[in-house]
Amino acid sequence: MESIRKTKSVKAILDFFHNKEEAISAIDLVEHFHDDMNKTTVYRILKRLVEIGTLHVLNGKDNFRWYAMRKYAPSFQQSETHPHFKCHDCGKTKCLDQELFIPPVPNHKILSAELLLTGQCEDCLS
Amino acid sequence: MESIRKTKSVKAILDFFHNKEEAISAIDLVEHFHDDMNKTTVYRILKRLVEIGTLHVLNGKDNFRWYAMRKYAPSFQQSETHPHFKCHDCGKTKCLDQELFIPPVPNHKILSAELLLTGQCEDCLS
DNA sequence: TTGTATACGCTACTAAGTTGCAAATATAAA
DNA sequence: TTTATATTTGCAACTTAGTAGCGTATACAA
Repeated sequence: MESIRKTKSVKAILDFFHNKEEAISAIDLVEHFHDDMNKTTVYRILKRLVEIGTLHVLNGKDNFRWYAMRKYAPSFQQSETHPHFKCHDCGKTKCLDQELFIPPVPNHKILSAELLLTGQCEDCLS
Repeated sequence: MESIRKTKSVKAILDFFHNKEEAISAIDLVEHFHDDMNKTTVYRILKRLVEIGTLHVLNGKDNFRWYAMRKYAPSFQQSETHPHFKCHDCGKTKCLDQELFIPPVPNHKILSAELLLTGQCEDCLS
């Protein structure tokens, strides 16, 4: 597992993700760091953080890429298959803790799974 | 449920989807019908066919939109939750028949689910 | 302190998907 | 069948997420 340089920009992005459960879209990050770094830099840092396993990507229904902290070490391959939940009301996308039950498919070899749930999160259920 | 006009272009696209199990990306359709209709027309017809429930959309890992025939009547809401399978080798994306088991999430109301599996399909497993 | 591989900003580019509008056509009514 | 009109189409221009090239800056190891 190669590493990346801890530049000011990398630290800023990591800090932004720190302790955040929810996923953040690349666009939102570009917007958020508009005054601090170039959008090309944001995209490149995200790409690197995914490569070294710090973040993972998911494709939202909006067809944008969303990024979130990996909760488990990258060696735990099953963490690739945890479900994501997007709330209709507040718009937040979170990574859910629970493991995903993958239904076996006859004559198919399943290598990865991505589950995107939508609905209402606990904060918006009241 | 409103209906749409059966124009030459609509018929051509429906004919192309007919009896196809696999999903087709908008780009592929634009390419395929390059000589027959404008790309704007392709996108608009796809949008209409989704609206009336003939097709459904899924977002691939490539971040493109993929379209496939609905196997069940649109009133069967559970057909929204059937899994899709994309083969690493041949690149085809298919809709799987089996229903999806959605793990209950405490304090969350789940309204829809989208599961994308990747791996090797039966044709490429040999 | 210094050398260099890595990372950065900037600008220009690519390409998926959309929009506005005038012309064409499917379909329902006469 | 003809006519009226709401729907659909083609075209061209636009929007915007994400990428590429390249010269400069900087993290980090020697």
